[in-house]
Amino acid sequence: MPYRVLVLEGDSEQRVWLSDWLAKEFVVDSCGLAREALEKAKQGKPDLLVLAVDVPDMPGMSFLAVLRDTDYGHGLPVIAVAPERTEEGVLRAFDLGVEDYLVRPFDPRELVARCRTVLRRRYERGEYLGAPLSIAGVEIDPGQRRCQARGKRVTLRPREFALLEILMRKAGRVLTRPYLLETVWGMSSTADTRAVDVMVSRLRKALGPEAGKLVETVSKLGYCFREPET
Amino acid sequence: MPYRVLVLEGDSEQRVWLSDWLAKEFVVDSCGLAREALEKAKQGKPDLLVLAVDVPDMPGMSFLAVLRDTDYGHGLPVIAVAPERTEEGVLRAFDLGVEDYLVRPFDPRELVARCRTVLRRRYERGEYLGAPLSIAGVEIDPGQRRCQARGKRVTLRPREFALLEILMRKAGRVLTRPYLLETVWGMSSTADTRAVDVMVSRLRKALGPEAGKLVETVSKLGYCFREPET
DNA sequence: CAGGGATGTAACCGATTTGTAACCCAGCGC
DNA sequence: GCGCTGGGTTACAAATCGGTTACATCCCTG
Repeated sequence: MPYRVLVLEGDSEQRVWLSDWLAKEFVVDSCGLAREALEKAKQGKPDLLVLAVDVPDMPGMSFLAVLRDTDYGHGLPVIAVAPERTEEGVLRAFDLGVEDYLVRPFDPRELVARCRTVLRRRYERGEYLGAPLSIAGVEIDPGQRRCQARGKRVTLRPREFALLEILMRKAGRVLTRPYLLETVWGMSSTADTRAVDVMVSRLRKALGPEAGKLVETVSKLGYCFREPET
Repeated sequence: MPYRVLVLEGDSEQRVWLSDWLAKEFVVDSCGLAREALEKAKQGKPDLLVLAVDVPDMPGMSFLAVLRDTDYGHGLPVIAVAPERTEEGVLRAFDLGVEDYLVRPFDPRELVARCRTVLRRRYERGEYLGAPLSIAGVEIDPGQRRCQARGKRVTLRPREFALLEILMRKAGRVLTRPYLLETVWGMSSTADTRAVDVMVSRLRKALGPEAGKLVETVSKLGYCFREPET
């Protein structure tokens, strides 16, 4: 399941160039304005943001500060691309939690490689698992294996919990059964893909009729934790 | 429906040789001048460009830069063929986003194989996970299985979605019924070609009267998602 | 080794999706 | 006008998909 990368870069030529390179390996969406990027970050659920610090409508670093203030931008890893290296800039960037920092001119393959690294570190070593998370009235705290739905305590069995956690961490995205099998059950699992259905059924029941609806079935594809329409 | 490959090669003997080999597997168009190639790339909507870097009227790499500047040239994958390997040339080529790089002399079957690889990677990667796409007010995000037409949410059934996605990805090009059957329904499908008509009908209905019009019937040929006037 | 919880599997059944056939209209050549 | 072809639309039936339950396992713990 390819990762989704969002590119924010004011210069359209550069934007196309970056996007083309990243598209060789990731699913890429791009835009040239900070406010578009906020919108797309919210709508598109990217896994990573590549941010040029010189964007027309807002300084890159201010943008980052704004992004960090939003709930969806909180956990989003960012790689910054700056026109030059300044002590202050680098410091500021790392302060705001960027994962990596590239200075122009750079080898595009290096960018792709760094994206790969950040994504792997973030999502494949399970490092992002563990932080408490709250979406649409459902809260989980993996550290304590606790879950609440609309304020009420819900007890989940281990597999139900792991399933819910993945669904919530990738909220809005459709996760296929094979993907869920691989991530929740582990690659060595021999379980049938129907096992996922059964577990989803149990999870829904445990969450109750209301919160259970958030776990949406996407016909012929898989499942998705979806917030209600706004 | 076979892939369409455009060959740009200055030397006419070489051009014929390349084209003949590629024609065993693809639909090939070829030309010997950069400006012809730009024209053909625009008109013919090829899926892949095989580019000899030594073209009479323009250095291959400059050509590539120009091509990347055009709207139809961004997404077009390119395989470069160079007379010799120079560090600088290779780097420059990859900078401009070529997918692959071959140095003469080479085995023509290798070229065909690489074309196949690039095309597969580019067009046949995961079925439902492509990047978001927005044309003429219709937006789809395969990763989230969402579709909007003129700002309004549209719910599509799996086949309808897959059909719309192909039509949009190849917007402006006429797709035949057999092609759609093969790509959307899958090779093993036994469905009748009329099934496509019915699905198109359902898709149009779902998109609504206005957006539905974008899916055009091309008599005796097939269907086409009309892109905005250029 | 018994008991209990967790979870995979199989079976059943209702819901959804989709192919087919039938009917209709429009365009066209005679 | 008539017959023919191509395509839109609809209704219906078949196939597929997915929810749920019951039951068999497996793995603990005691």
